[in-house]
This record gives sequence, structure tokens and C-alpha cells, in this order.
Amino acid sequence: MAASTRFCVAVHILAALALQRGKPVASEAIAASVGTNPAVVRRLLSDLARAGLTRSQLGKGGGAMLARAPKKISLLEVYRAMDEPAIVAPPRSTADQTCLVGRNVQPALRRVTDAAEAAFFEKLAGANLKQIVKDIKADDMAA
Amino acid sequence: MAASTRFCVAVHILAALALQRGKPVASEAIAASVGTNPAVVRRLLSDLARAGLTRSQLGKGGGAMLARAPKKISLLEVYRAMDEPAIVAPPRSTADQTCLVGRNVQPALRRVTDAAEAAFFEKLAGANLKQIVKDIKADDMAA
DNA sequence: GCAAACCGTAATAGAATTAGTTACATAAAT
DNA sequence: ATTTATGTAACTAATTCTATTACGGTTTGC
Repeated sequence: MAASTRFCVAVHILAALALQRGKPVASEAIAASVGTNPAVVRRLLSDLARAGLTRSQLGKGGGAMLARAPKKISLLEVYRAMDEPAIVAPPRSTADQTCLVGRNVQPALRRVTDAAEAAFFEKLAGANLKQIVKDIKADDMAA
Repeated sequence: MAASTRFCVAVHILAALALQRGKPVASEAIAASVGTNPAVVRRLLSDLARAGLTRSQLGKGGGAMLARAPKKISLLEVYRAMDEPAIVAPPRSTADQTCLVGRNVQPALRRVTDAAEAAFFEKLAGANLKQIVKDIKADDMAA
């Protein structure tokens, strides 16, 4: 199964907000930068707001903005806000419980995959939105 | 996106083979343990064989067996054999290249996600099939 | 040699997930 | 009031997995 692209789009959105330094940005403007539909952006913003990472101002002149300084927003928080399913998913079919392997493989395997996922999350926890914004600027200068 | 369940099924298959210690196991027997169709198992075995982890004996009395000792089969090899897509997938839509963020977010983000995926893989590399089999037996005793 | 058991692979169908679109009620600003 | 935006629901389209069916090819054992 493929990984969700929602996380990448969410980071794109947040980076765009960070560059506006608190000025409300309309979902339509963000959607133009991402290359998608405004409603898709609003749906993601809804998730981000629920996670406390952004807030929106309704009405004319409104839009989304960061709820905190970019430095205080870790990429793990963004990932979590997306409610992604586990990286390694157990089979949908149910294994034969009368079989030694069928009864016990998945729990045994999960110990390993849980540790692997934890390592993945730790790396995301170590990165924050400010770094991304900094890299965006630096890369653009270099190009 | 969600993660593929193929990896978990592959480990199930390999664990079942390991417990038979070299005796060929028919895809139908494995399928019964996993709770799926024999053709699904054969397809996965085909991938595992291509990766050099198993081999199959054709004809009557044939079946699949491990190509190496369980201790020499790391879970990372199994994962790689499945040809899973990247854990973090970039958006399908193309970002606006005239926008500072649109031009540069994804490469900047990828540096972080590549490091996170590498950490994930390292953990899988540190586990092998023998440990899984051992845990299967131990868990069953404990239950 | 022939039948039986089994693999390998292709083709197709069915399920489930995800992204995209449209629509509209609500809220703030001027 | 009117305009501009959000938030959310409902629906459609696209994609991706998994499951199933089918069949040609291989080995074993009589």
C-alpha cells in the first residue's frame, strides 16, 4: 500500500504560513501553491487546527495562520495530526489460530515493527518547521 | 496512506518455513495458516525467491523452503523484497514552481523523511527471522 | 509413459482507501 | 447589506490492494 501524501502537503501548508509570519493566508492562495483544490487544503487545516498547530480567522480578510512559532512545531506533531495509519499494517485476513505460527507471528513481529516505527518518529520529533523554512530559503538561494 | 500488509504476511510465510527446517511446504498449507488464497502466497514467495530468501521445488511433494539459515535473514531484507513504496510519499499534484515554497518544500522535507526512514530500516536490519521464530515459540509457551 | 501434485504467472474482479470536487451554511469585515 | 472566507458534508473519480480463477510447466512415483 502506498503511503499517504497528506503529511507532505501539510508541511507545505505550514511552511507557507510560516513565511507569512502571522498574516492570515486564504486557503485558495495555499491551494494555488500546492497545486490542489482549496477544499483539500481546508480539510488539512481543519486537522492541523484540531492538533493546535494552526488557527483560522473567518470572514473577509481571513485565512489560516500558525498557532505557534515555527521552531516550536515539530514534524512529528504534524505527522500525528494527520492521523496516519501505522507504517506496518497487520494482515486483514485472520490467521489460523490452531497453528503455532498463526497464533503467534503477528505479536512477535509487532515488537520489532513498533521499535522501528518509534525510531522513525524520533527522527521526525527532532526536526521542526523552522528548519524546513530555513532550508527552503537556503536551497532557493543556492539554485 | 496506509501501509501494505504484504510485509507481515511475508514474515508469516518465512516463519512457517523456518519451523519446517528445510522440508518443502506447499503454498496451500501456508495459505491455510495465513488465512488467504494459495495464489497470494505463491506471489509473495515469488518475490521472496527473487530476493534470494527462499527457493521452491516444483512438482509433486514440492513446495517452498528457506534459501538460508533463519539467523541470516534480516527483516530488512524481507521488507525490501516486498518492494514497498516509500513510507512518506510526495504529493501527486505538482506544486507551483513560481512560488518559493512550491519550488523548494519537498526537497527540504525529504532530507528529514529520508533520515527518518533510514532509522526505521536500521531497526529492521537489526532483527532477523531466527528471533521471530524464537519469540513465537516463547510466546506460545507463556500462553 | 502417465497420472497426480505442485509451482509460476497472467488476467480479472472485487474491496478499500484516497484524492478531488461541488455545495452550502456560517462568520467576520467594510 | 454585501463581500470574502472558513468549515464540513456529500459525492465522484482515481488509485491501489487483495482475492480469485485459470492454465502452462515441472517433478515425483507408479
